[in-house]
Amino acid sequence: MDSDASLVSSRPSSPEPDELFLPGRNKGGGGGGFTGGTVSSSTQSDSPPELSAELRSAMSAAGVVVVDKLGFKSSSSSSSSSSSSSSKKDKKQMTEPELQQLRLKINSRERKRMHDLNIAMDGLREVMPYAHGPSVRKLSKIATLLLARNYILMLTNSLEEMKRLVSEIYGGHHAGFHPAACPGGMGAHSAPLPGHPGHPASHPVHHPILPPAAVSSASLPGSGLSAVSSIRPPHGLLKSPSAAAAAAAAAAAPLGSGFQHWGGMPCPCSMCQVSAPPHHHVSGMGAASLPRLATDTK
DNA sequence: TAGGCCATCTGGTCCT
DNA sequence: AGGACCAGATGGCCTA
Repeated sequence: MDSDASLVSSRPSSPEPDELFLPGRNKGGGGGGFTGGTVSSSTQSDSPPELSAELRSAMSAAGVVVVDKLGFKSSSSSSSSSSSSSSKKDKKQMTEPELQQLRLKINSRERKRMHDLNIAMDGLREVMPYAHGPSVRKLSKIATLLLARNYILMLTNSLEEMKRLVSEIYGGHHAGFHPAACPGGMGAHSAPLPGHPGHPASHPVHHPILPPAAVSSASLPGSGLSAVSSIRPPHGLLKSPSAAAAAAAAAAAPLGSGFQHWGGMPCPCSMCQVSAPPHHHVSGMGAASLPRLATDTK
């Protein structure tokens, strides 16, 4: 909650347009095929490059790595202009350099947008329970999203389980159990989440670690994920066996050893027996306190 | 070499 | 009108 949003919005690394075109741009990202923005974009191979030397120099001055063609479709699109918006009419009237400047501006915005999106994705990866390490390939975007989703589901189930246990421990005299030691206000809403499958009244003891098959499948219509894969990302989405093992392990036991206390039984450990803001379990799942998974090949 | 993943470009659409 | 968002296309890099 802390950083992501602000991180994204105020991210200093949000590349300035100038930087964006600098060759040495650190891509960091795995693939990062973009080596220096030269982007020999054959995408626009439609039209031959006809940048004037003047334009090139202007673009270079703007920090732009002048690519062969950027003029291209400005003409084609304008000529096609089936949906002739006013802006397009304006574009018709724009000179080629102006069009190119506009195109560069739009491209820059799009790059920045995607860059911010990737930053957010990295932030998500950071808090995901899988082995982070130099030798462990980071999760792909799709794997990150799937794992995050399942992780949230599992945490939700765990929370429900915990609340149920707490209510059992404290007897029926106060179903609402709302200890002062519950900073997170976890007891604030004693009722289960709306529509949550883990309703205390109906749900059997579902192991928070094991795939909550019925739960997840019931609550995730159309997910297309099997019971197991509802917890872990499909192996096919993992980039390497090590990453797959790490992520699978993370998904299977994302909470570390401590979380195994939750096999549906009261936890005997001192931490849990203290009237116990279970909160420490939950909050302890953050990336910071998450134990590096055993597979942390470091 | 094929397939997966990614970054980028681009045009279209929607929103403010 | 300008910006954000989205999806398609394309090419590069990496791994099995």
